Amino acid sequence: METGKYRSSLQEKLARFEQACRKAGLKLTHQRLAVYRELAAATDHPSAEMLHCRLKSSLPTISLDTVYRTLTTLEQYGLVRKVETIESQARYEAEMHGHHHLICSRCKKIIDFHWPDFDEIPLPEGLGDFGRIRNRSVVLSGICRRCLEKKADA
Amino acid sequence: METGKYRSSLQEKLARFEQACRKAGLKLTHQRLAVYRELAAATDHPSAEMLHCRLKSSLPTISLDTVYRTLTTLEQYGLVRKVETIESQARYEAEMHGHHHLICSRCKKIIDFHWPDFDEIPLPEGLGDFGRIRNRSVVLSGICRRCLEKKADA
DNA sequence: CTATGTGCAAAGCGTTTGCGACGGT
DNA sequence: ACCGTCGCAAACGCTTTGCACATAG
Repeated sequence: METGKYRSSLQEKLARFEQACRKAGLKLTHQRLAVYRELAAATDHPSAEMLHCRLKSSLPTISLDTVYRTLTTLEQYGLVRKVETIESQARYEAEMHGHHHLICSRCKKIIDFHWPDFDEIPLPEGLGDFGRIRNRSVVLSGICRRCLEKKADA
Repeated sequence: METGKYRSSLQEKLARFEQACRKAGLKLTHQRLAVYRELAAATDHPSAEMLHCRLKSSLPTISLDTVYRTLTTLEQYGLVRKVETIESQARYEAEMHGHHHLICSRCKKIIDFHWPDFDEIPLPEGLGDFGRIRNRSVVLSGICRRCLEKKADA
């Protein structure tokens, strides 16, 4: 997944993050920054546990609870997004722009993709009665190449 | 939500269900039939607990575990579908044809809708590299009218 | 009759919370 | 110095599992 183009740079994200925290009155703790940086740098939609695991090497005292709490907090402030999944473990991402997800039903890998053609088509009529629609996202599911190959082994 | 048209009749579904069970070597127990019938009759994507609650009146001895187990089994055989949600509680549906979901982020109500224009547009290029794509579904989220009105109270 | 499915109770897992200590601002 | 945040451990809610009994085929 290339940087640039759609994804903004890590520096930009961090800068925006710091600004947003200040504006929201959230303290800029080492832990929060670390959690955010790790998530912003990741492209694999890590879970709280995955993030905690990665963070321990650079910040050995950070606790899993803090990661949970931080993610929950950041999500409330719209700085981070929970990915729609039917898994028991929630998965997160720092990319907030409109994009969609392709999930391998076997290994649960999540791939981001953009789909401008979809973003443009109007919603079906009649949905306006529902109320206010905020977000539209596509979830594709299937089996990734790697898993298809593994299946051959079995 | 009208019966007919898109949704097939309850009888049809039940008939197909019995056939599928037989083919799969699944025993047709009262409980399984009841769980399936209740789910097929529902339009609100109930959770396991909701289903259990409704079933108790007609089948007072059925246990919550059985509902869980049945739903898991049926899902494995493709007779029932788990709805993509970020909630902690899984939600189910018996409708297996292509349709999409609109979720109220406040009250968690799920609305089905059809969107032929979407179903027709081709997937973005480059996704073919992923592997095999089985399912494409749209998840819209927003706030339903009822919740918007309630907000006025607060 | 035999293999599967059920009910019960207890464990499992991801996540949240209460509390005292710590550290930004 | 103060309030927000952290780490720890214990609680929580949804779901799964082990075991003995019941039941469909």
